[in-house]
Formats: sequence, C-alpha cells, structure tokens
Amino acid sequence: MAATINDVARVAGVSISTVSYALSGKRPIGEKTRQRIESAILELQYQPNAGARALAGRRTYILAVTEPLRPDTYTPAHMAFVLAAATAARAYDYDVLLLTQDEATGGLHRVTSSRLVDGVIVLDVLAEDERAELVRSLDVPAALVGIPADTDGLVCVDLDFEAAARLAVDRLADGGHRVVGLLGHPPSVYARGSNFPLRFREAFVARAAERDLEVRLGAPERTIAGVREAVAEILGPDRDLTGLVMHCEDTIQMRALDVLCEAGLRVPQDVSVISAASTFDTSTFTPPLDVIPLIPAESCSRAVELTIAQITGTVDPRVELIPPTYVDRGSTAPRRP
Amino acid sequence: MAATINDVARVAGVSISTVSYALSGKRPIGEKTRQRIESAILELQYQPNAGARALAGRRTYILAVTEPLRPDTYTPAHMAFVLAAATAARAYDYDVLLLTQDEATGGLHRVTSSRLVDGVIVLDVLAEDERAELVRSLDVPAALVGIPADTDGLVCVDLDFEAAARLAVDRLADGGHRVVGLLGHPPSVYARGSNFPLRFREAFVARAAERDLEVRLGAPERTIAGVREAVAEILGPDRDLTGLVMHCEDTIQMRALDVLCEAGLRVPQDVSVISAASTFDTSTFTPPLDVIPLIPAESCSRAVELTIAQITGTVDPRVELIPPTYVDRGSTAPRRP
DNA sequence: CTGAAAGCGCTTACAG
DNA sequence: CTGAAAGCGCTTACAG
Repeated sequence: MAATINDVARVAGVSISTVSYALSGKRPIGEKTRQRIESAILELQYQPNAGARALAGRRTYILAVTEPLRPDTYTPAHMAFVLAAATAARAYDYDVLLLTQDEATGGLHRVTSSRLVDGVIVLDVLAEDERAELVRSLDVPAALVGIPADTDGLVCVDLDFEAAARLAVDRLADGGHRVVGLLGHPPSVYARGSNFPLRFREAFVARAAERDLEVRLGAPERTIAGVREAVAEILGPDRDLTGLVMHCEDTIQMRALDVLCEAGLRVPQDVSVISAASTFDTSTFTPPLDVIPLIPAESCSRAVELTIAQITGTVDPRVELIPPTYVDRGSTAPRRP
Repeated sequence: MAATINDVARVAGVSISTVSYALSGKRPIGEKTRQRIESAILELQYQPNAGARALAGRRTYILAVTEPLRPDTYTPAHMAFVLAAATAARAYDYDVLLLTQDEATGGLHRVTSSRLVDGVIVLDVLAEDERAELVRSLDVPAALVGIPADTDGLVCVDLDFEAAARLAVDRLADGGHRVVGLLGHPPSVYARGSNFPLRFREAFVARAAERDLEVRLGAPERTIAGVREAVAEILGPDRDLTGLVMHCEDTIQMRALDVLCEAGLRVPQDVSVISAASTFDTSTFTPPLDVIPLIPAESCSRAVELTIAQITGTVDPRVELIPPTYVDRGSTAPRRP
C-alpha cells in the first residue's frame, strides 16, 4: 500500500500536522525537523492522497478545460489552445480535466458542483455561448479565452482581433494599396457564431472604410476548388487587387498561395500578403508570410493565471485584450505604380 | 454552501448510509424510501463531493489520458484519439485528465501515486516508449492504444496494421497490378519510432514480396514540393506504377492526388489508389478514395473498457488487434492491359 | 517551533 | 430493508 502522512510522521518522529505544514509551507519548520521529514518522504516515496487533500483542504488542484471540438472545428488550432492551457496549468501545479462536446454544459455543471475542479477555462467561445451563461450563474472561478457577446460579470482574455485587423489594414494602406481583400474562414465558421472571425472581419471592413480602401471579402470552402474560386473572386475580373489579408486555416492559406502562383502573381511584387491571427508557423510557407501571430500560450497562461487568482482571492470581471504584433517576413511591399 | 449527504438524509428522513446505498445501488432500497431520497436530492441539487467519494471509496472515476503531442505530431489524428478516449470514458461515467508532453512520465507517476486517477490510457505509443515501462512497473490499471516493442505484461489495443497492409496489397495484386507504391509519412515520423507507420510499411513490403510485386516506397515531406518529388519518384521514370497505397496525413494525400491530376494520370483508370489506416474522411476527396479506415472510437473505447475492467477486477495482459475493413469508393480498378 | 484533535463528506462492514 | 459508527488521509484552528 502507498505510504500515508502517518507513515511519514512516524518515520520522521514528528506529528502529522508538522508533516502537513512542512509540505504546504504554511508555517515555519525547524531545520532538523524539515530534514527528517524530507528524508522520510523520500524513503517512503510519499505522495499525498489527492482525495484526502481535496476533502480536507477544499482544493483539488484541477482545472476543467472545456473545448467543444465541434465537428466543423479546425482541430490543430483548437488543440494548440488545449495544449497551451494544460501547460500553463501545470506551471501552477494544476492538472487539467478535459471536457468535450455534449459535456459542454452538463459536464461543467457536474465537475464544479461535485467540487472535482477548482476552476474552469473556457476555450473556443461563441458569441452566444451557453458555457458563458453557465459560468456566470455558477459563480465558479473561471476565465474565457475569447469574448462572448455579453461579457457581464465574466473574466475574458483574447488577442485584440480588432486591433489586429486594423494593423493589417494599416500596413497595406500605408503601402499605398487601394484595393484589399480578406480571405476568411469557410462560411460555416461564420454561421456558427464563432466570435473572433466575425470580430476580425467587421474591424477589417471598418478600418478599410476609414482608410478609404475598396474591400473584397472571401469565405472559401476548404477544397482546392473552393479556395481557387474565392481567390479569383477577390482578385477581381481586372485583377486590380494588390493587398491580401488571410485570416483562416493554414491549409486554405497554403492553397491560396498556390493559386496566386498559378495565376502568375508574385508575392510581394504583385500582391502583398499578410497572414493574420494565425496559430501556425508561416515562415515555412512559400513564400514565408508576414504574420500577426495568435499565440495560444499567451492567452491561455493569462486565463489560467486569472482563474487561479479567483480561486485564491478575488478578481474583478474584465475583458483583457492582448495587443497584436506584426512580424515582417517580406511578403508585403509598397504598391507599384 | 453545497448540500451534503447529511442534508439529503435529513430532508429525506433517513440515514446517510441509506442515501449512499440508494446512490450506488449496492443494496436494495424500499420504494418509498427511494422516492423520498430522490426528491430530496432534486430539491437540494445534491452532488456527491468528489474528494470525499475518492477518499472513502478509493475511486476517483478519473482516467489519465497521456498523449505527448510532440512538436512533429500530426495533431488532427492525435486529437481524434484524445477526443475518442474522452468520449468513451464518459460512457462509463469516468472523466479524463489530460497529460501532455514533459508530463509524459513524471505526470503519470504523480497522478497515479497520489491516487488522482484510477487508471491510464496511453496514446501515441512508440516502439520504445518510456510510458510503457512506467505503466508496467507502476502496476496501475492501464491500456495502451498502440503496440510497443515489448508488450510483456501490458494490455494493448490497436488496429491490425499488418493485416491492413496485406489487405491493401492483396486488393491491388488481385486487380493484376504488378508495380505498387507506398506513399508514407514524413521521414521524421519513421525516425521517431512511432510504431504503426513502421509496422504498416514492413507488412506492406513483405506481402508485396509474397505476391511477387515490385514495390516503391516514398516518405515525403509535407510541402507541395516534397509530395511532388516523392510521387514522381514512386511513379518511376517510365510511369509504370499502377497501384498506390497512401498511409499518411490527409494534406499529403490531397496533395498527392493533385500531383497525379497534374501529371494527367486518372484515378482509377491509370492508377488505383487506396487510402490506408486513415482517421479522416476520404469520401470528400477528389476523387473519393477507397479506404481502410482507422477508427479512433473503436480502439479507444476498447482501451477504456479494458482499463475499467482492470479497476474493477482482473484482466490478463494481451494484445488485441482490431481487424481492418475495406471501404470501396471506386478508386481502384483492374490493371489495364 | 510543534502537537493533539476536530472535521472535511463520503463508503462500507457490522448489526439488527 | 435500514441505521449507527468506524474510517478513508488529509488540513487547520486551537493550544502550548
């Protein structure tokens, strides 16, 4: 059988409370005592029992991560967030319980009210997301990675997609480009109400209007044919488009580059291209693309931080937007006369 | 505060042991008593405390799922397995704790010896996998999805990749094809020691020899250029290849189809193509491909089943191979004279 | 700086 | 069919 705190106390010749305090560091321990306890722990390979710790300490050191992984979702990006959340949690000595699909709300309810988890990280947030409602009503420590329509009372973290869109538009406008395109996600993604594609697109259109640019929008299917069609449409019959922002999955972006190449359009000589809010590595593309990166580790570690802060204290509801950055890889150039 | 079993007992007018037994079903309860308990639970929105249940019952109803998600890994497929494992676990009222990367062995040790989990599901098993060693020495209920080199004392479940390879070869050989190719994974995947690509390739070569076929192997990089090169090589200078089996990621398969199309080769008239051990949907490809599917839900639910069987009783070590099936979508044809 | 003890909320023999 | 009670292995006031 596994060693208990009683075994450690006996071997070390101290009381179990001393062992417990030595472990938690919640009160000062004499140097010799500490050493005896440490060697006893080593000798017995003692690991505190998680259930007992949870029961007595009212903390499980587990966070629930809810990621619905809907059929239509683009797994690599979502997986990157799950992974980032798990990694961030471990940095705080928390483990991660994975809640998927149907378990979205039922599971959240179950694991919080049974005190299986101390807090919740909500990923892939929709504009109208029942998990947001639930988190609000449950009043459990939680952070959303993403911004629902109603953020009242919630703690949300996300890349500032609006700023990212403006950054991309400004880059092109500053380069003298007059006709710019946005190659976005498949139509189903927008239809689903996923919030960041919408936020990005709206800000893109708004900024382009401010900068007095002509805008063309595309929402291609993932197939080669779909991408080809959308790109052709964005380029326009006269091929007068000179600036392209891509806010979509890597396969679509790669295909779009293929299509530009086929059409004899060079990047950046003929078309300036920017990859926006991308979780993947655009430096291996042909050609490497300028990118406004979306870094899962950033938002997830902040979300974990804020959730744990709620567990140990109080945090005011807030929406934290992470400012975007621009990585230049030479895929944009001033418009040629 | 959340209601406890004491509250339920008081409201229902029974003892807490009766409530507990009513919940677990471990002893018969009078009809009226049961109803009073049920309505008390509903009224109080009672949820048993997970920590207390774990401590007293010596069961947490949590399984650890270890999936290293190495940098090189192909996320969608691996994510499909994580998802399948989580879904299968929920079907048995188990939750899933996700262990990633560095946590591979350290985390496994931690969560098992602290009794945080009742068992372990090991995904993405390498031929030489330290997690297999650990599971063996820990003697914890566990199942591996995949087959390590040394299966001694372990419970392993997987698609029968050797049989799948033979099935594919036989299909082509029976169709009169004499020169067949295997478009496999990127070189790094084989180098890593991931076991199923190796198992598949070896069985493919062996069966082709038995059937007296000429074999050409390709291990393309993921880029368009990489795929183009590998396909060209497999086709041969005389383009005498007429049968192609693809055992690789969907992007590579899609690109290979593009390359065949570019080369003016029709499927199946000029080349018969089979997608082998694929977790994705090949019916949306152009053209739709015959496939020997790899169904994560199958192996994962069996793995969960076998792990839970170990938790509640005893299971003999074993290697369970799931027989492959062939789905005909018209991408193969007899060789034309 | 350390210890004895109550208590966290369950499960499960033991008893009837 | 049901109840009283021990006990799971910790944490944390309370006391010194």
